[in-house]
Amino acid sequence: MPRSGVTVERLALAAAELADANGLAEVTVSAVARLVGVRPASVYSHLASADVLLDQVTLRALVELADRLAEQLSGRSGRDALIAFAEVHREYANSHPGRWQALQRRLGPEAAAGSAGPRIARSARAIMRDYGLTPDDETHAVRLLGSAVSGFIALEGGGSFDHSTPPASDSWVLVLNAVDSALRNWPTDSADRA
Amino acid sequence: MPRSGVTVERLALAAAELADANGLAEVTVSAVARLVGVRPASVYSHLASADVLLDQVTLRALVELADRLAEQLSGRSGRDALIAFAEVHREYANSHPGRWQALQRRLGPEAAAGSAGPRIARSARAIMRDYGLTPDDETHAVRLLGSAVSGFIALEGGGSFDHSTPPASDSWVLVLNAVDSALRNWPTDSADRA
DNA sequence: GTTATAACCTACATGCCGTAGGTCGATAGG
DNA sequence: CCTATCGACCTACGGCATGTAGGTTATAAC
Repeated sequence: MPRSGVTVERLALAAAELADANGLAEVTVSAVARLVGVRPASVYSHLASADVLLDQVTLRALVELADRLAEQLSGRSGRDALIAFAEVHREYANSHPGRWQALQRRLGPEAAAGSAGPRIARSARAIMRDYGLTPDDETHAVRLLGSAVSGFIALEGGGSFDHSTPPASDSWVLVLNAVDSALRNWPTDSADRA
Repeated sequence: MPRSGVTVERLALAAAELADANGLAEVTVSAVARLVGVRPASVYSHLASADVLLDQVTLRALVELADRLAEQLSGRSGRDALIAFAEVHREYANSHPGRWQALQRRLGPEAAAGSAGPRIARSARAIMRDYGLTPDDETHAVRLLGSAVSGFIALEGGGSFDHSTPPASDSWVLVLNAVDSALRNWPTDSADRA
């Protein structure tokens, strides 16, 4: 059935590369069509809308991130695993800025459910097993780690650290140590949590 | 000279309200012109471009945030100040989602320098004085706090916490406690920081 | 070969940004 | 009071993006 071989796969890949090269805002149906060598209208034979095109970038990024996490976390535990988790995120954001931007998009419920997002969440939760927390505290801990990591990456990428003196990477190390330390000394007494 | 009373001020306010009501993506020159009762072309008598219009929203948000911080931080210190800093951010993000989105935009160097951003940075740094850190460590601490707060708010607003059981607000308390605890037990020995 | 399907096309409606150039009201100086 | 100026506002337009309608053609199945 195909005539020139344009597939959703190729469109999504072109969109992801365009995003990394020029920023997510430049990912348009027109630009992707140009890149693939097809008229904009033809793209709609494969994708319902421009929004779905961006969703494809997000979904790809989720899979890539989940894969890298699975690879780097295998065989690591505790603090090593925590640091690997964070490094994978930061490295991915720096080497694929457009895809990282796409990860900040909100997916619809159906798309989110079928995505690699839950796989990432499971990776994060697995790290917490070594810290000996209750199930609820594991959730809190995942949220703490996620907040610190994604917040740091967002601020660093936004240039917030560019005009103060210690290099951002120094702070990165300290932030991760602080999170690890918080998990090792997690408050068990309810009075400590007030 | 004015004929119907459109000013940069009114345009910026309309843009900010549109952002909070419909999201930052709906803030266009056309929409703001409609809201103010003027043709799109007339907006360009007051603002150079659509980008500058969005900058106005960002600048307004920075001022509002800096004002709220100054108000809530006065008279507080240590842990109280840290929690107030975080609460002001979270409350602002929840009550003004479009303005909060605008805060994630990157301003040009000239606009950034003249903004209320440095005022916010000074507020954050002032909190750290009570923790007895070196100047460099104060910077690291500001970055830790900023990462945790902005990361948590981003994930919460993005719905990342919607499908796990403990309420996000519970995690919020624990995250802030973890940051406070990290600052109180800040590593002074260089060996602890490896 | 004939036929169905789907990939691709042209053409177009709509909506945004931004520019060019004209109109008209408010104000200042004579 | 009268006029010149300035700038706020306008209409008209070009460019580019999204998305739809409807036609054409390559491929695959029979």
